[in-house]
Amino acid sequence: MSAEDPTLPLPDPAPRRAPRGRSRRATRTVEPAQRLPVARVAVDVGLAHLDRPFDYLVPARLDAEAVPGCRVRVRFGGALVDGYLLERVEHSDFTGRLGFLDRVTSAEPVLAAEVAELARAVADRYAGSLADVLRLAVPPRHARAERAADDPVPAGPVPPPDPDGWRPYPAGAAYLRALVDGRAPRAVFTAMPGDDWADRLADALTAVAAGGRGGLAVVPDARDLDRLDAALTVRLGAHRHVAIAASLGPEQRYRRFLRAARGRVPVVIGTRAAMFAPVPRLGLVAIWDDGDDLHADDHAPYPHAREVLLTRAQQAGAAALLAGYARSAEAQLLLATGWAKPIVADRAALRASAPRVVATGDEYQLARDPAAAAARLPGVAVRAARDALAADAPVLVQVPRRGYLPVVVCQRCRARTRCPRCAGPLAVPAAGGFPVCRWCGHTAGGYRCPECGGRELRAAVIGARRTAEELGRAFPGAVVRTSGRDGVLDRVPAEASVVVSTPGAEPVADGGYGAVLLLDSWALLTRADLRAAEETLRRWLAAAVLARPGAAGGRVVVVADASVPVVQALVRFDPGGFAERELADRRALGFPPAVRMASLTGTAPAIAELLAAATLPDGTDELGPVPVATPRAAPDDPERQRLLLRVPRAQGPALATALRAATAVRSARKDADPVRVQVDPLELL
DNA sequence: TCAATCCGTATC
DNA sequence: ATACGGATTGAC
Repeated sequence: MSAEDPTLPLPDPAPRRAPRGRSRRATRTVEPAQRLPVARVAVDVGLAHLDRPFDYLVPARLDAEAVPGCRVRVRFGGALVDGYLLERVEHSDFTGRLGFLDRVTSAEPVLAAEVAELARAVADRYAGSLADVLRLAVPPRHARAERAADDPVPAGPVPPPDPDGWRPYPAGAAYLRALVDGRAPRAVFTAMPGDDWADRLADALTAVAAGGRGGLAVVPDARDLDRLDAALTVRLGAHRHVAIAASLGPEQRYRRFLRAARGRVPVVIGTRAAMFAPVPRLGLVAIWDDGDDLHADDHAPYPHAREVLLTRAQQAGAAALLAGYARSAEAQLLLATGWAKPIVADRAALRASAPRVVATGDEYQLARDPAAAAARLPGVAVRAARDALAADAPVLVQVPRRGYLPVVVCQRCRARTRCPRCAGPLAVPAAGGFPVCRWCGHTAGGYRCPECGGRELRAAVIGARRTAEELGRAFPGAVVRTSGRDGVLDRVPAEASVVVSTPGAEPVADGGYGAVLLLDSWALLTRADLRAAEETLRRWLAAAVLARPGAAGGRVVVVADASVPVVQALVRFDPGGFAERELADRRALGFPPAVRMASLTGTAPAIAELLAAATLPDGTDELGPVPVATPRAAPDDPERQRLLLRVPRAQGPALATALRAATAVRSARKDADPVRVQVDPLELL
């Protein structure tokens, strides 16, 4: 085709300029806004090397709508892309020629300055891009929700909460007072058995609202959210808080997000979808059960709600509350560094409310009670359950879900195997042979158990199949209910019944359970996860706290070896002591959170290329790469590998910066072969 | 010597 | 993605 082709409607003598002609003309006729004519825009493109603001001119006609935090559309490179207007400024440092904003999608300021700053920090910490984080932070726009009228806003001040529920916790009342007074206390709160956590969290949120500030709380799942919602409604009524969850439809989700963004409610609660929610005059961030892995987002860059909220507290000068019946190693680290203070029940109150916990070996009543044997219930457990049923109290039976990964344990003492080189877990290849480290690939020939010196290894038993019918036969005449994946029960009445539940689905019993049985502990304890012990105690405690006090007959029976530290922690009801020990162990072994880790997943050449482009901090430990199992590997798919990087905590930011820079180099070069970068990967197999 | 085309790179 | 600039190539 030639330019002289008469069929082409291109009379322009300079065809090279034709594509620019429209904006060129616009430049001449469109006037920039008089005041603050430059808009700094975060464009929604996923490329790492474009992860910075770009400057545009605001046309005078868009002056009023182009407010900081609004959604805009701009010409970027060839295409029109979405973006957020970060700020309006007088001058641009850009030496080239500025383009104009194409349009303001909506004048609604959906990206508060506080949230933009938070999102930037989270992107930096996780070696991800701002655009990726903003996709998590701001829900998709829904025009109808934007037009809809706001719900009523109740007038008048919020009265401070009744501190009575905090009486067992010596530091509790002072914490609430500090929240009312506008201070920023930071605490790790360990709730005691029998206490209702939702009431305590609602107290704290009410306190901060009473002081004229906003509060934000994140819980693991929808059921927890309902409980917190109910506790808040009792204290604040129905219109001073919103609950945000990803499971809401797009319209409801955006509507509630807008209520928060418009400053109509002082309190926002939600699942992790709410961790970036805008809260006016943020005074408190709270998280319930931070050890639950539902708090880790599954979209890049995979931020964890605890880390996001702590960053937020730091940046906003807000109070922080990490609450749980258990205590994570990360929470313990905050106490160890003095960043947060503990709020725990005094020993007397704890003794009065805790059930009696006994550990029992897995010897069964074989001859006398075949039904109990079929259900693999030890005699102690059967007696505790029958006593409870006789007292017309419900019995809770916690059984692990099936499907945990098999790991290799010592045949003699059942201790988990540890790689002699990097202390990672060992696995036996499907083809057989020597065990191989799942982290660094080291082949551990001639393995000796570090606990007992044993040389024989065995694959650990995976969550045994157990059915409600089996338990039903063991307790003839009792009603047997189940609560789990399909069909979660919320509450059960105070009457004789057996409730079989998987971890996380335990119903609350009116008046408490007479007995709680924790079965198949090996399936939990031998999980191929360095957090297996912490996770086990977290799940056991979640069930055990639902039992009646020991003085009222409450019994917890855990089928496990009483000499194992995690079992002792349960028997003594001592999550704090366990967390201290766990953190010490992780320091000794070089595990998170004592160190910072990052995983790189991709093909071997892509990983090598990323590493070559990265200037890693001095002393970075490289573990691997090792092949990683892909769930559905196509036949022509190149094998994926995983490399772990380990640095001291202080080098964490430097590691993230280095990985981000290396990703930027790769994305600028258009290296298609992707490498997934995950900082603090949850699964360290 | 000029213009059409290719390739690498920046994208306000 | 796509538009631009500089390098490259090929025809006169």
